[in-house]
Amino acid sequence: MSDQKLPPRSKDFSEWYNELVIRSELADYAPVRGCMIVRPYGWALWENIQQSLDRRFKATGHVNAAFPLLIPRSFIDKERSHVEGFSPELAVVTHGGGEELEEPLVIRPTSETIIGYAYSKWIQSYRDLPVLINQWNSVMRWEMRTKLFLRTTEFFWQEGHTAHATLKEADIETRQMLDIYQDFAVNDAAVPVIPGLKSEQERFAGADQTFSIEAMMGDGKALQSGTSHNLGQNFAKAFDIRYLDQNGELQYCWTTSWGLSTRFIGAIIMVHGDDQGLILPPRLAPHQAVIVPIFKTDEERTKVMLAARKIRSELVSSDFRVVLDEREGVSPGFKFNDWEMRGVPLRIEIGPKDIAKETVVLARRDIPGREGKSFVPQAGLPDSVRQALNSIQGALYERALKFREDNTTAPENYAAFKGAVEKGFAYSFWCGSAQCEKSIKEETKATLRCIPLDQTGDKGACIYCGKPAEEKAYFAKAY
RNA sequence: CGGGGCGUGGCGCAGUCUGGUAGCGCGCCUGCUUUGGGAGCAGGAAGUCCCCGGUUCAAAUCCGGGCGCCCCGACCA
Repeated sequence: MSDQKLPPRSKDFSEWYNELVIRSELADYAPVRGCMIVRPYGWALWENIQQSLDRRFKATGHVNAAFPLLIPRSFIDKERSHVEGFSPELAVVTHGGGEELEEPLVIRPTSETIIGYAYSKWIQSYRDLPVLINQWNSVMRWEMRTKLFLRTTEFFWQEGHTAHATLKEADIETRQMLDIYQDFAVNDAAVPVIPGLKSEQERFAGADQTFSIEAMMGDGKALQSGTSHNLGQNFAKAFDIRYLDQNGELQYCWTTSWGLSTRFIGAIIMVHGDDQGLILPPRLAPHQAVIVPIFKTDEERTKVMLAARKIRSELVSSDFRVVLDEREGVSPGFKFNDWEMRGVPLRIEIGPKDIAKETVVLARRDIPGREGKSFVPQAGLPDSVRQALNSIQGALYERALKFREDNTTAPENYAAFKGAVEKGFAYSFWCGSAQCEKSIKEETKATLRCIPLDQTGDKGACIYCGKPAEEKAYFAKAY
Protein backbone atom coordinates (compact mmCIF):
# COMPACT_ATOMS: atom_id res chain seq x y z
CA MET A 1 0.00 0.00 0.00
CA SER A 2 1.09 3.49 -0.68
CA ASP A 3 -0.59 6.82 -0.47
CA GLN A 4 0.53 7.82 -3.91
CA LYS A 5 -1.89 7.88 -6.76
CA LEU A 6 -1.74 5.53 -9.70
CA PRO A 7 -0.43 6.83 -13.00
CA PRO A 8 -3.59 8.04 -14.77
CA ARG A 9 -5.09 5.48 -17.09
CA SER A 10 -5.56 7.98 -19.87
CA LYS A 11 -1.94 9.11 -19.77
CA ASP A 12 -0.11 5.79 -19.76
CA PHE A 13 -2.37 2.78 -20.03
CA SER A 14 0.44 0.28 -19.83
CA GLU A 15 2.03 1.82 -16.75
CA TRP A 16 -1.38 2.15 -15.13
CA TYR A 17 -1.97 -1.56 -15.70
CA ASN A 18 1.41 -2.69 -14.38
CA GLU A 19 1.19 -0.63 -11.23
CA LEU A 20 -2.40 -1.50 -10.57
CA VAL A 21 -1.79 -5.24 -10.71
CA ILE A 22 0.98 -4.90 -8.13
CA ARG A 23 -0.68 -2.34 -5.89
CA SER A 24 -4.04 -4.08 -5.78
CA GLU A 25 -2.18 -7.24 -4.73
CA LEU A 26 -3.58 -9.37 -7.53
CA ALA A 27 -0.14 -10.64 -8.48
CA ASP A 28 3.57 -10.09 -8.12
CA TYR A 29 6.67 -10.76 -10.16
CA ALA A 30 8.45 -14.07 -9.70
CA PRO A 31 12.21 -14.66 -9.65
CA VAL A 32 11.98 -16.40 -13.02
CA ARG A 33 11.52 -14.10 -15.97
CA GLY A 34 7.97 -14.04 -17.26
CA CYS A 35 6.48 -16.00 -14.41
CA MET A 36 4.04 -14.53 -11.95
CA ILE A 37 3.00 -15.07 -8.39
CA VAL A 38 -0.77 -14.94 -8.11
CA ARG A 39 -1.50 -13.42 -4.72
CA PRO A 40 -4.50 -14.41 -2.59
CA TYR A 41 -6.66 -11.56 -3.86
CA GLY A 42 -5.94 -12.45 -7.47
CA TRP A 43 -6.42 -16.13 -6.81
CA ALA A 44 -9.77 -15.48 -5.13
CA LEU A 45 -10.86 -13.73 -8.30
CA TRP A 46 -9.59 -16.66 -10.37
CA GLU A 47 -11.46 -19.10 -8.11
CA ASN A 48 -14.67 -17.23 -8.79
CA ILE A 49 -13.98 -17.38 -12.51
CA GLN A 50 -13.29 -21.09 -12.16
CA GLN A 51 -16.55 -21.75 -10.35
CA SER A 52 -18.44 -19.69 -12.83
CA LEU A 53 -17.09 -21.69 -15.76
CA ASP A 54 -16.95 -25.07 -14.07
CA ARG A 55 -20.65 -24.84 -13.27
CA ARG A 56 -21.35 -24.32 -16.96
CA PHE A 57 -19.04 -27.15 -18.02
CA LYS A 58 -20.70 -29.60 -15.62
CA ALA A 59 -24.14 -28.51 -16.73
CA THR A 60 -23.24 -29.52 -20.28
CA GLY A 61 -21.97 -32.95 -19.30
CA HIS A 62 -18.24 -32.37 -18.92
CA VAL A 63 -16.13 -33.92 -16.18
CA ASN A 64 -12.77 -32.87 -14.73
CA ALA A 65 -9.57 -34.90 -14.69
CA ALA A 66 -5.81 -34.30 -14.43
CA PHE A 67 -3.17 -35.14 -16.99
CA PRO A 68 0.58 -34.91 -16.36
CA LEU A 69 2.74 -31.81 -16.56
CA LEU A 70 5.53 -33.59 -18.45
CA ILE A 71 5.09 -34.80 -21.99
CA PRO A 72 7.54 -36.88 -24.06
CA ARG A 73 9.16 -34.61 -26.62
CA SER A 74 8.21 -37.03 -29.38
CA PHE A 75 4.50 -36.49 -28.70
CA ILE A 76 4.73 -32.88 -29.78
CA ASP A 77 6.33 -33.95 -33.04
CA LYS A 78 3.44 -36.17 -34.06
CA GLU A 79 1.13 -33.49 -35.41
CA ARG A 80 2.77 -31.39 -38.08
CA SER A 81 1.37 -27.93 -37.60
CA HIS A 82 1.33 -28.46 -33.84
CA VAL A 83 5.13 -28.92 -33.84
CA GLU A 84 5.63 -25.89 -36.02
CA GLY A 85 3.43 -23.79 -33.78
CA PHE A 86 4.85 -24.80 -30.44
CA SER A 87 8.48 -25.82 -30.91
CA PRO A 88 9.92 -22.35 -30.41
CA GLU A 89 8.20 -21.85 -27.12
CA LEU A 90 8.80 -25.15 -25.36
CA ALA A 91 10.54 -25.53 -22.02
CA VAL A 92 12.41 -28.83 -22.11
CA VAL A 93 13.49 -31.03 -19.21
CA THR A 94 16.69 -32.87 -20.07
CA HIS A 95 17.81 -34.23 -16.70
CA GLY A 96 16.19 -36.20 -13.91
CA GLY A 97 17.63 -37.97 -10.90
CA GLY A 98 20.99 -36.46 -11.71
CA GLU A 99 21.21 -38.12 -15.11
CA GLU A 100 20.51 -37.07 -18.63
CA LEU A 101 17.17 -38.43 -19.82
CA GLU A 102 16.98 -40.79 -22.77
CA GLU A 103 14.19 -38.73 -24.22
CA PRO A 104 13.75 -35.10 -23.26
CA LEU A 105 10.44 -34.17 -21.69
CA VAL A 106 8.62 -30.97 -22.43
CA ILE A 107 6.60 -29.04 -19.92
CA ARG A 108 3.13 -29.01 -21.45
CA PRO A 109 2.39 -25.94 -23.54
CA THR A 110 -1.14 -27.44 -23.86
CA SER A 111 -2.27 -31.03 -23.54
CA GLU A 112 -3.67 -32.14 -26.90
CA THR A 113 -0.89 -34.66 -27.38
CA ILE A 114 -0.91 -36.43 -24.04
CA ILE A 115 -4.68 -36.47 -24.06
CA GLY A 116 -4.61 -37.89 -27.57
CA TYR A 117 -2.38 -40.66 -26.25
CA ALA A 118 -4.87 -41.42 -23.45
CA TYR A 119 -7.95 -41.21 -25.66
CA SER A 120 -6.50 -43.67 -28.13
CA LYS A 121 -6.34 -46.19 -25.30
CA TRP A 122 -9.75 -45.42 -23.85
CA ILE A 123 -11.84 -45.20 -26.97
CA GLN A 124 -12.73 -48.36 -28.85
CA SER A 125 -16.38 -48.23 -29.73
CA TYR A 126 -18.96 -45.62 -30.69
CA ARG A 127 -20.45 -46.52 -27.30
CA ASP A 128 -17.42 -44.84 -25.65
CA LEU A 129 -18.25 -41.54 -27.31
CA PRO A 130 -18.43 -38.71 -26.73
CA VAL A 131 -15.59 -38.19 -24.27
CA LEU A 132 -16.00 -34.82 -22.56
CA ILE A 133 -13.09 -34.04 -20.25
CA ASN A 134 -11.79 -30.76 -18.87
CA GLN A 135 -8.76 -30.04 -16.75
CA TRP A 136 -7.76 -27.06 -14.63
CA ASN A 137 -4.01 -26.65 -14.66
CA SER A 138 -1.13 -24.47 -15.67
CA VAL A 139 0.91 -24.65 -18.84
CA MET A 140 4.19 -23.14 -19.97
CA ARG A 141 5.08 -21.29 -23.13
CA TRP A 142 8.39 -19.51 -23.44
CA GLU A 143 7.22 -16.04 -24.41
CA MET A 144 9.51 -13.28 -25.62
CA ARG A 145 7.66 -10.43 -24.03
CA THR A 146 5.55 -10.93 -20.97
CA LYS A 147 3.08 -8.93 -18.95
CA LEU A 148 1.31 -9.99 -15.77
CA PHE A 149 -1.84 -11.98 -16.55
CA LEU A 150 -1.87 -11.04 -20.25
CA ARG A 151 1.09 -13.06 -21.31
CA THR A 152 3.14 -14.99 -18.79
CA THR A 153 5.48 -17.90 -19.31
CA GLU A 154 3.42 -20.06 -17.01
CA PHE A 155 -0.28 -19.39 -17.02
CA PHE A 156 -3.31 -20.93 -15.37
CA TRP A 157 -6.30 -22.00 -17.38
CA GLN A 158 -8.72 -24.75 -18.12
CA GLU A 159 -8.40 -26.88 -21.21
CA GLY A 160 -11.34 -28.96 -22.36
CA HIS A 161 -10.71 -31.90 -24.69
CA THR A 162 -13.50 -33.82 -26.31
CA ALA A 163 -13.79 -36.68 -28.79
CA HIS A 164 -16.81 -37.34 -30.98
CA ALA A 165 -18.09 -39.79 -33.56
CA THR A 166 -18.85 -37.21 -36.22
CA LEU A 167 -17.68 -33.88 -37.54
CA LYS A 168 -21.15 -32.53 -36.93
CA GLU A 169 -20.99 -33.38 -33.23
CA ALA A 170 -17.51 -31.90 -32.90
CA ASP A 171 -18.71 -28.75 -34.59
CA ILE A 172 -21.68 -28.47 -32.25
CA GLU A 173 -19.37 -28.94 -29.26
CA THR A 174 -16.90 -26.33 -30.49
CA ARG A 175 -19.64 -23.76 -30.91
CA GLN A 176 -21.36 -24.71 -27.68
CA MET A 177 -18.19 -24.01 -25.69
CA LEU A 178 -17.74 -20.70 -27.45
CA ASP A 179 -21.29 -19.85 -26.40
CA ILE A 180 -20.46 -20.79 -22.83
CA TYR A 181 -17.45 -18.48 -22.85
CA GLN A 182 -19.57 -15.69 -24.22
CA ASP A 183 -22.26 -16.29 -21.62
CA PHE A 184 -19.66 -16.22 -18.86
CA ALA A 185 -17.98 -13.09 -20.20
CA VAL A 186 -21.19 -11.16 -20.67
CA ASN A 187 -23.21 -12.26 -17.66
CA ASP A 188 -20.58 -12.81 -15.00
CA ALA A 189 -17.63 -10.66 -16.04
CA ALA A 190 -19.74 -7.90 -17.64
CA VAL A 191 -17.30 -7.98 -20.56
CA PRO A 192 -18.94 -7.63 -23.97
CA VAL A 193 -17.36 -9.94 -26.52
CA ILE A 194 -17.56 -10.68 -30.21
CA PRO A 195 -17.73 -14.38 -30.97
CA GLY A 196 -16.21 -15.31 -34.29
CA LEU A 197 -14.03 -17.49 -36.44
CA LYS A 198 -10.29 -16.96 -36.64
CA SER A 199 -8.58 -16.61 -39.99
CA GLU A 200 -6.18 -19.27 -41.18
CA GLN A 201 -3.28 -17.08 -40.09
CA GLU A 202 -4.49 -16.78 -36.54
CA ARG A 203 -5.66 -20.35 -36.13
CA PHE A 204 -4.42 -22.69 -33.37
CA ALA A 205 -1.55 -24.95 -34.41
CA GLY A 206 -3.29 -28.20 -35.29
CA ALA A 207 -6.88 -27.00 -35.59
CA ASP A 208 -9.18 -27.02 -38.60
CA GLN A 209 -11.16 -24.16 -37.17
CA THR A 210 -10.49 -21.80 -34.29
CA PHE A 211 -13.23 -19.70 -32.76
CA SER A 212 -12.62 -16.95 -30.24
CA ILE A 213 -14.34 -14.33 -28.20
CA GLU A 214 -12.73 -10.93 -28.71
CA ALA A 215 -13.06 -8.07 -26.26
CA MET A 216 -12.11 -4.41 -26.52
CA MET A 217 -9.86 -3.09 -23.78
CA GLY A 218 -10.02 0.43 -22.34
CA ASP A 219 -7.35 1.62 -24.77
CA GLY A 220 -9.19 0.33 -27.83
CA LYS A 221 -7.01 -2.71 -28.35
CA ALA A 222 -8.41 -6.21 -28.75
CA LEU A 223 -7.87 -9.13 -26.43
CA GLN A 224 -8.57 -12.72 -27.41
CA SER A 225 -10.33 -13.79 -24.26
CA GLY A 226 -11.26 -17.40 -24.86
CA THR A 227 -10.84 -19.93 -27.67
CA SER A 228 -12.56 -23.04 -28.93
CA HIS A 229 -10.98 -25.27 -31.57
CA ASN A 230 -12.40 -27.84 -33.90
CA LEU A 231 -9.41 -30.13 -34.33
CA GLY A 232 -10.99 -32.21 -37.06
CA GLN A 233 -9.25 -35.57 -37.27
CA ASN A 234 -5.73 -34.14 -37.05
CA PHE A 235 -4.94 -35.35 -33.56
CA ALA A 236 -7.05 -38.48 -33.99
CA LYS A 237 -4.82 -39.45 -36.90
CA ALA A 238 -1.59 -38.45 -35.14
CA PHE A 239 -2.47 -40.43 -32.01
CA ASP A 240 -4.63 -43.12 -33.53
CA ILE A 241 -7.85 -42.26 -31.75
CA ARG A 242 -10.27 -44.64 -33.47
CA TYR A 243 -13.59 -46.27 -32.75
CA LEU A 244 -15.63 -49.05 -34.24
CA ASP A 245 -18.90 -47.66 -35.60
CA GLN A 246 -22.35 -49.29 -35.73
CA ASN A 247 -21.44 -50.95 -39.01
CA GLY A 248 -18.32 -52.54 -37.59
CA GLU A 249 -16.03 -50.15 -39.42
CA LEU A 250 -13.02 -48.47 -37.84
CA GLN A 251 -13.32 -44.66 -37.87
CA TYR A 252 -11.13 -41.82 -36.69
CA CYS A 253 -12.66 -39.64 -33.98
CA TRP A 254 -13.31 -35.94 -34.33
CA THR A 255 -11.82 -33.93 -31.47
CA THR A 256 -12.12 -30.46 -30.02
CA SER A 257 -10.30 -28.38 -27.43
CA TRP A 258 -11.17 -25.12 -25.74
CA GLY A 259 -9.56 -22.90 -23.15
CA LEU A 260 -9.85 -19.79 -21.07
CA SER A 261 -6.95 -18.54 -19.00
CA THR A 262 -5.86 -16.13 -16.29
CA ARG A 263 -5.49 -13.73 -19.18
CA PHE A 264 -9.17 -13.08 -18.64
CA ILE A 265 -8.24 -11.34 -15.39
CA GLY A 266 -6.30 -8.91 -17.56
CA ALA A 267 -9.47 -8.34 -19.56
CA ILE A 268 -11.48 -7.56 -16.44
CA ILE A 269 -8.84 -5.08 -15.31
CA MET A 270 -8.53 -3.35 -18.68
CA VAL A 271 -12.23 -3.27 -19.53
CA HIS A 272 -13.62 -1.94 -16.26
CA GLY A 273 -10.79 -0.20 -14.40
CA ASP A 274 -10.43 3.56 -14.04
CA ASP A 275 -7.97 6.14 -12.68
CA GLN A 276 -8.84 5.09 -9.12
CA GLY A 277 -7.99 1.47 -9.79
CA LEU A 278 -9.83 -1.78 -10.37
CA ILE A 279 -13.56 -2.10 -10.76
CA LEU A 280 -14.55 -5.73 -10.31
CA PRO A 281 -17.87 -7.09 -11.55
CA PRO A 282 -20.03 -8.05 -8.54
CA ARG A 283 -20.55 -11.62 -9.71
CA LEU A 284 -16.81 -12.32 -9.67
CA ALA A 285 -15.43 -9.90 -7.08
CA PRO A 286 -13.72 -11.59 -4.12
CA HIS A 287 -15.42 -9.04 -1.90
CA GLN A 288 -18.74 -7.80 -3.21
CA ALA A 289 -19.02 -5.21 -0.47
CA VAL A 290 -16.75 -3.76 2.18
CA ILE A 291 -18.05 -2.29 5.42
CA VAL A 292 -16.08 0.70 6.63
CA PRO A 293 -16.84 1.68 10.25
CA ILE A 294 -16.43 5.31 11.28
CA PHE A 295 -16.09 6.60 14.85
CA LYS A 296 -14.23 9.01 17.10
CA THR A 297 -14.77 8.12 20.73
CA ASP A 298 -14.62 4.71 22.38
CA GLU A 299 -18.31 4.93 23.05
CA GLU A 300 -19.04 5.52 19.37
CA ARG A 301 -16.68 2.77 18.44
CA THR A 302 -18.54 0.24 20.57
CA LYS A 303 -21.88 1.15 19.03
CA VAL A 304 -20.62 1.34 15.47
CA MET A 305 -18.71 -1.93 15.61
CA LEU A 306 -21.69 -3.72 17.10
CA ALA A 307 -23.89 -2.50 14.26
CA ALA A 308 -21.21 -3.20 11.65
CA ARG A 309 -20.79 -6.79 12.80
CA LYS A 310 -24.53 -7.30 12.80
CA ILE A 311 -24.72 -6.02 9.24
CA ARG A 312 -21.88 -8.24 8.21
CA SER A 313 -23.51 -11.38 9.56
CA GLU A 314 -26.82 -10.46 7.98
CA LEU A 315 -25.17 -10.04 4.61
CA VAL A 316 -23.10 -13.19 4.98
CA SER A 317 -26.28 -15.15 5.78
CA SER A 318 -27.75 -13.76 2.61
CA ASP A 319 -24.76 -15.25 0.72
CA PHE A 320 -22.94 -12.03 -0.05
CA ARG A 321 -19.17 -11.98 -0.02
CA VAL A 322 -18.57 -9.15 2.39
CA VAL A 323 -15.61 -7.93 4.42
CA LEU A 324 -15.58 -5.66 7.48
CA ASP A 325 -12.51 -3.44 7.53
CA GLU A 326 -11.52 -3.46 11.18
CA ARG A 327 -8.02 -2.11 10.64
CA GLU A 328 -6.96 0.36 13.30
CA GLY A 329 -4.72 3.30 12.72
CA VAL A 330 -5.87 4.04 9.21
CA SER A 331 -8.52 6.66 8.60
CA PRO A 332 -11.85 5.95 6.94
CA GLY A 333 -10.72 8.12 4.04
CA PHE A 334 -7.71 5.91 3.53
CA LYS A 335 -9.88 2.82 3.58
CA PHE A 336 -12.23 4.34 1.00
CA ASN A 337 -9.37 4.89 -1.40
CA ASP A 338 -7.74 1.57 -0.65
CA TRP A 339 -10.85 -0.50 -1.39
CA GLU A 340 -11.66 1.57 -4.43
CA MET A 341 -8.21 0.84 -5.79
CA ARG A 342 -8.88 -2.85 -5.19
CA GLY A 343 -12.14 -2.65 -7.07
CA VAL A 344 -14.71 -3.66 -4.45
CA PRO A 345 -18.01 -2.86 -6.19
CA LEU A 346 -19.93 -1.60 -3.17
CA ARG A 347 -18.86 0.19 0.01
CA ILE A 348 -21.04 0.34 3.10
CA GLU A 349 -20.16 3.22 5.42
CA ILE A 350 -21.51 3.21 8.93
CA GLY A 351 -20.81 5.90 11.55
CA PRO A 352 -22.47 7.62 14.52
CA LYS A 353 -24.83 9.60 12.30
CA ASP A 354 -26.02 6.40 10.65
CA ILE A 355 -26.48 4.70 14.00
CA ALA A 356 -28.73 7.58 15.09
CA LYS A 357 -30.79 7.41 11.90
CA GLU A 358 -30.61 3.61 11.56
CA THR A 359 -29.20 3.99 8.09
CA VAL A 360 -25.96 3.27 6.27
CA VAL A 361 -24.27 4.90 3.31
CA LEU A 362 -23.95 2.81 0.16
CA ALA A 363 -21.22 3.99 -2.23
CA ARG A 364 -21.00 2.52 -5.71
CA ARG A 365 -17.53 1.91 -7.10
CA ASP A 366 -18.67 2.54 -10.67
CA ILE A 367 -19.98 6.04 -9.88
CA PRO A 368 -17.28 8.12 -8.16
CA GLY A 369 -17.95 10.73 -5.50
CA ARG A 370 -21.17 12.01 -4.08
CA GLU A 371 -23.34 10.87 -6.97
CA GLY A 372 -22.59 7.25 -6.25
CA LYS A 373 -23.63 7.55 -2.61
CA SER A 374 -27.04 6.88 -1.14
CA PHE A 375 -28.49 6.60 2.35
CA VAL A 376 -30.45 3.44 2.95
CA PRO A 377 -32.15 2.03 6.06
CA GLN A 378 -30.36 -0.71 7.95
CA ALA A 379 -33.59 -2.65 7.90
CA GLY A 380 -33.76 -4.71 4.74
CA LEU A 381 -30.14 -4.03 3.85
CA PRO A 382 -29.62 -7.35 2.07
CA ASP A 383 -32.26 -6.35 -0.45
CA SER A 384 -30.72 -2.93 -0.99
CA VAL A 385 -27.31 -4.52 -1.44
CA ARG A 386 -28.65 -7.07 -3.89
CA GLN A 387 -30.31 -4.33 -5.87
CA ALA A 388 -27.18 -2.17 -5.88
CA LEU A 389 -24.94 -5.05 -6.96
CA ASN A 390 -27.28 -6.02 -9.76
CA SER A 391 -27.41 -2.45 -10.90
CA ILE A 392 -23.61 -2.17 -10.86
CA GLN A 393 -23.24 -5.44 -12.73
CA GLY A 394 -25.59 -4.15 -15.43
CA ALA A 395 -24.05 -0.70 -15.57
CA LEU A 396 -20.55 -2.10 -16.04
CA TYR A 397 -21.67 -4.14 -19.00
CA GLU A 398 -23.58 -1.26 -20.56
CA ARG A 399 -20.65 1.08 -20.15
CA ALA A 400 -18.20 -1.38 -21.66
CA LEU A 401 -20.55 -2.10 -24.55
CA LYS A 402 -21.04 1.58 -25.25
CA PHE A 403 -17.31 2.14 -25.19
CA ARG A 404 -16.80 -0.64 -27.69
CA GLU A 405 -19.53 0.66 -29.96
CA ASP A 406 -18.19 4.20 -29.76
CA ASN A 407 -14.78 2.93 -30.78
CA THR A 408 -15.85 0.57 -33.53
CA THR A 409 -16.21 1.94 -37.03
CA ALA A 410 -16.98 0.61 -40.46
CA PRO A 411 -14.46 2.59 -42.52
CA GLU A 412 -15.36 3.64 -46.07
CA ASN A 413 -11.90 3.12 -47.48
CA TYR A 414 -8.41 1.99 -46.59
CA ALA A 415 -7.30 5.47 -45.50
CA ALA A 416 -10.18 5.63 -43.03
CA PHE A 417 -9.40 2.06 -41.99
CA LYS A 418 -5.90 3.08 -40.96
CA GLY A 419 -7.35 5.76 -38.71
CA ALA A 420 -9.95 3.42 -37.30
CA VAL A 421 -7.50 0.81 -36.05
CA GLU A 422 -5.56 3.51 -34.23
CA LYS A 423 -8.57 4.09 -32.01
CA GLY A 424 -10.39 0.80 -31.85
CA PHE A 425 -11.99 -1.86 -34.01
CA ALA A 426 -12.55 -1.60 -37.73
CA TYR A 427 -15.39 -3.69 -39.10
CA SER A 428 -14.78 -4.23 -42.79
CA PHE A 429 -15.35 -6.46 -45.76
CA TRP A 430 -12.53 -8.88 -46.37
CA CYS A 431 -12.05 -10.98 -49.49
CA GLY A 432 -10.64 -13.94 -47.58
CA SER A 433 -7.12 -13.66 -48.91
CA ALA A 434 -4.27 -14.25 -46.51
CA GLN A 435 -2.23 -11.81 -48.56
CA CYS A 436 -4.58 -8.91 -47.85
CA GLU A 437 -4.54 -9.84 -44.18
CA LYS A 438 -0.74 -9.87 -44.13
CA SER A 439 -0.44 -6.57 -45.93
CA ILE A 440 -2.86 -4.95 -43.52
CA LYS A 441 -0.85 -6.25 -40.61
CA GLU A 442 2.41 -4.96 -42.03
CA GLU A 443 1.03 -1.56 -42.88
CA THR A 444 -1.15 -0.88 -39.87
CA LYS A 445 -0.10 -3.36 -37.14
CA ALA A 446 -3.73 -4.39 -36.94
CA THR A 447 -4.64 -8.05 -37.20
CA LEU A 448 -7.79 -9.78 -38.21
CA ARG A 449 -9.39 -10.51 -34.86
CA CYS A 450 -12.30 -12.60 -36.00
CA ILE A 451 -14.96 -13.12 -38.60
CA PRO A 452 -18.08 -12.70 -36.48
CA LEU A 453 -20.64 -15.47 -36.54
CA ASP A 454 -23.58 -13.16 -37.20
CA GLN A 455 -22.88 -12.17 -40.80
CA THR A 456 -25.61 -10.15 -42.46
CA GLY A 457 -25.15 -11.83 -45.80
CA ASP A 458 -24.39 -8.49 -47.49
CA LYS A 459 -21.70 -8.32 -50.12
CA GLY A 460 -19.14 -5.63 -50.64
CA ALA A 461 -15.57 -4.81 -51.61
CA CYS A 462 -12.50 -5.94 -49.68
CA ILE A 463 -11.18 -3.03 -47.64
CA TYR A 464 -7.65 -3.73 -48.88
CA CYS A 465 -7.76 -4.99 -52.46
CA GLY A 466 -11.27 -3.89 -53.43
CA LYS A 467 -12.19 -7.27 -54.87
CA PRO A 468 -15.64 -8.72 -54.16
CA ALA A 469 -16.02 -9.87 -50.57
CA GLU A 470 -18.74 -11.86 -48.87
CA GLU A 471 -17.66 -11.58 -45.25
CA LYS A 472 -17.07 -8.79 -42.81
CA ALA A 473 -14.35 -9.09 -40.20
CA TYR A 474 -13.06 -7.18 -37.22
CA PHE A 475 -9.55 -5.77 -37.43
CA ALA A 476 -7.69 -4.23 -34.50
CA LYS A 477 -4.39 -3.91 -32.77
CA ALA A 478 -4.23 -6.66 -30.24
CA TYR A 479 -2.54 -7.73 -27.04
C1' C B 1 17.10 -10.80 -30.86
C1' G B 2 17.40 -5.07 -32.30
C1' G B 3 16.50 0.15 -30.13
C1' G B 4 15.87 3.01 -25.50
C1' G B 5 15.88 3.46 -20.07
C1' C B 6 17.41 1.63 -15.35
C1' G B 7 19.84 -1.34 -11.15
C1' U B 8 21.49 2.64 -4.09
C1' G B 9 17.09 0.34 3.20
C1' G B 10 10.44 -2.91 1.70
C1' C B 11 8.87 0.81 -2.53
C1' G B 12 10.08 5.39 -5.44
C1' C B 13 14.36 8.17 -6.11
C1' A B 14 18.89 11.83 -5.23
C1' G B 15 24.06 11.29 -4.97
C1' U B 16 27.97 9.15 -10.13
C1' C B 17 29.83 14.26 -14.41
C1' U B 18 34.24 16.52 -10.52
C1' G B 19 36.52 9.56 -5.95
C1' G B 20 36.83 11.42 0.59
C1' U B 21 31.16 10.33 7.00
C1' A B 22 25.43 6.80 2.22
C1' G B 23 20.93 10.62 1.92
C1' C B 24 15.50 12.11 0.86
C1' G B 25 10.18 10.86 0.35
C1' C B 26 6.77 6.94 1.23
C1' G B 27 6.13 2.50 3.94
C1' C B 28 7.48 -0.21 8.69
C1' C B 29 7.94 -0.19 14.56
C1' U B 30 6.75 2.65 19.48
C1' G B 31 4.02 6.54 21.93
C1' C B 32 0.49 10.57 22.17
C1' U B 33 -3.21 13.34 19.57
C1' U B 34 -6.54 11.99 15.42
C1' U B 35 -10.60 9.28 12.35
C1' G B 36 -17.72 10.98 7.55
C1' G B 37 -12.57 11.09 1.21
C1' G B 38 -5.45 9.12 1.12
C1' A B 39 -4.13 12.37 9.47
C1' G B 40 -0.26 15.15 12.71
C1' C B 41 3.90 15.30 15.95
C1' A B 42 7.98 12.93 18.46
C1' G B 43 11.23 8.88 18.72
C1' G B 44 13.16 4.31 16.31
C1' A B 45 14.67 -0.07 13.19
C1' A B 46 16.36 -1.13 8.56
C1' G B 47 21.44 -0.61 3.08
C1' U B 48 26.80 -6.83 0.58
C1' C B 49 25.10 0.95 -3.25
C1' C B 50 23.19 -5.82 -9.02
C1' C B 51 27.74 -9.23 -9.47
C1' C B 52 33.06 -10.14 -10.62
C1' G B 53 37.69 -8.05 -11.61
C1' G B 54 40.94 -3.65 -12.14
C1' U B 55 42.93 1.55 -10.95
C1' U B 56 43.70 4.25 -6.21
C1' C B 57 45.96 5.84 0.32
C1' A B 58 40.57 5.77 -0.61
C1' A B 59 35.29 3.51 -5.35
C1' A B 60 27.99 3.90 -5.17
C1' U B 61 31.21 7.34 -8.08
C1' C B 62 36.65 5.97 -12.66
C1' C B 63 37.95 1.49 -16.17
C1' G B 64 36.84 -3.71 -18.12
C1' G B 65 33.56 -7.80 -18.16
C1' G B 66 29.06 -10.16 -16.72
C1' C B 67 23.85 -10.51 -14.89
C1' G B 68 18.99 -8.75 -14.22
C1' C B 69 14.60 -5.66 -14.81
C1' C B 70 11.26 -2.19 -17.43
C1' C B 71 9.56 0.28 -22.03
C1' C B 72 9.28 0.24 -27.61
C1' G B 73 9.58 -3.33 -32.11
C1' A B 74 9.69 -8.86 -34.68
C1' C B 75 6.51 -14.26 -32.25
C1' C B 76 2.03 -15.54 -29.20
C1' A B 77 -3.79 -17.58 -25.18
